[in-house]
Amino acid sequence: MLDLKFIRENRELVKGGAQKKQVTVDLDKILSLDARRRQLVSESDSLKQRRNEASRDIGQRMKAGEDPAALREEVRAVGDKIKSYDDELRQIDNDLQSLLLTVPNLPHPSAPAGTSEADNRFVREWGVKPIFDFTVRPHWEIGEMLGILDFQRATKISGSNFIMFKGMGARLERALINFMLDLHIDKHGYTEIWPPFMVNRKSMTGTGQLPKLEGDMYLVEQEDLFLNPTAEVPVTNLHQDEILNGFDLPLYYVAYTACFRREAGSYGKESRGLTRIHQFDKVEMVKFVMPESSYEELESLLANAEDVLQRLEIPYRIIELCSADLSFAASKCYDIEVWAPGMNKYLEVSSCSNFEDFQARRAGIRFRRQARAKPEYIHTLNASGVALPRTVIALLENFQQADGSVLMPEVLRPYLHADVISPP
RNA sequence: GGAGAGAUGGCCGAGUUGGUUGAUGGCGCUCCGCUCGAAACGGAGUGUGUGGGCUAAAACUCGCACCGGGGGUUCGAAUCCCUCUCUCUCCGCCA
Repeated sequence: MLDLKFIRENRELVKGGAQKKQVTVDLDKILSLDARRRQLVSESDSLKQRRNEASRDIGQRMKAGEDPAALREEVRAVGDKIKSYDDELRQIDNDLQSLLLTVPNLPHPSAPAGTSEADNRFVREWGVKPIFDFTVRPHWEIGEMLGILDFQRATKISGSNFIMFKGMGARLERALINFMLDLHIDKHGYTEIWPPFMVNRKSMTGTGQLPKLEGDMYLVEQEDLFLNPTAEVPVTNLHQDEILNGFDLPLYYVAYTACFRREAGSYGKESRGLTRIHQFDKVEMVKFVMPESSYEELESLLANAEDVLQRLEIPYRIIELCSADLSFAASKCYDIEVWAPGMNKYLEVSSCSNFEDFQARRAGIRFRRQARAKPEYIHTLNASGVALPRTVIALLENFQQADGSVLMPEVLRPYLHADVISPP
């Protein structure tokens, strides 16, 4: 959420920012509601002042044995007036709040301008794409040949676009989760969190999934709880409505969670295999930092995510999202995409974003620099470190051998108790 | 799921026959004094949000609101009523 005062004073900037993100917002409505709101607050407050003074007066006179009936009548009329102001005020506050929740964060000036995905900027790549002297297979064929993926049974149990790992596949999933968590905890200084997998509406609004993306999420109606779409939600909201101590910053958290997304309307070729599924595993990093250091922190966050792939020896590239491709809440975002030779394409496994104070303002996350200093909004960042299914795709497709087996990278072998996954 | 108790400032904890209570007190924290220094002791200060004034911006200043959230009664509510959420205790159920 943007600061209302900021919108008032930077109307054109906010308008331009929304345009760059290709989001339409009704700034005129917001500003006129804001003007009316301030007028009402001012009028209501001065009436309340009068009422407070008069009530005190009444109290004193009653103590003195008088019956100030006339004054009481007069104040009653003032009270009625206050009520009508406050009723309107309440309505305006509600409207204003809902409108404010639809204003996107401004893209950072360094984010490339653009109108579509095609305008994203290539940043760098790492690793060497493998060359094969046999016919390359996509991961769904490899996985079924190895007996580690069972799409049909997953569909039977739950429905389309659910997956099931079996045997070494399940162990690989577990190994990856542990490897990533251990790396971020031991080498990158993150604190592990194991959060709830269901989150309430307030938390979903705090990080910006609501109100815009409600249709993409699973809602348990009976409880009005959402299935966690990404650990970003529970972990960022961990400090919801708190004032943190500046001396404790920055805070680095890492969490594994299963993630649930409806992915409505995305069935078909694009979602074959493990590419796009309703339930997937992900290790997520979240940072709470001082405003002045958030762009530095974004780079190190990106490096932490890259480290996962480098240690797994998976070739990848980094893309910086153009304004139109930036998410609603982000100021700046890098995507990391792994190379999937069996599918002959790159697949996104991580988005590293700086939200500046956008989520902090929605979720009420502040900090104090000094003991007595005024609270300021913190900056939040997050990055997948990284999403599992597409990492599995990359492992299976990049490291496949002619005989159908898949060689595992060194770092996973202790977790797997094996060097290679072979057909049964 | 059933019965009961509770939710007050960073923390603990007063205050419910409605009336200068933003709220006694203690702890913590900040500053000053004492000290070679520290402890102890003495003194002062210490919430957030919001609207206006002043300002380059602050500081400052005048209001308003906030005692879990929302609504109501009243001239006036932390105190009374309704409702929601959460916590605790007991019973039931259960991995």
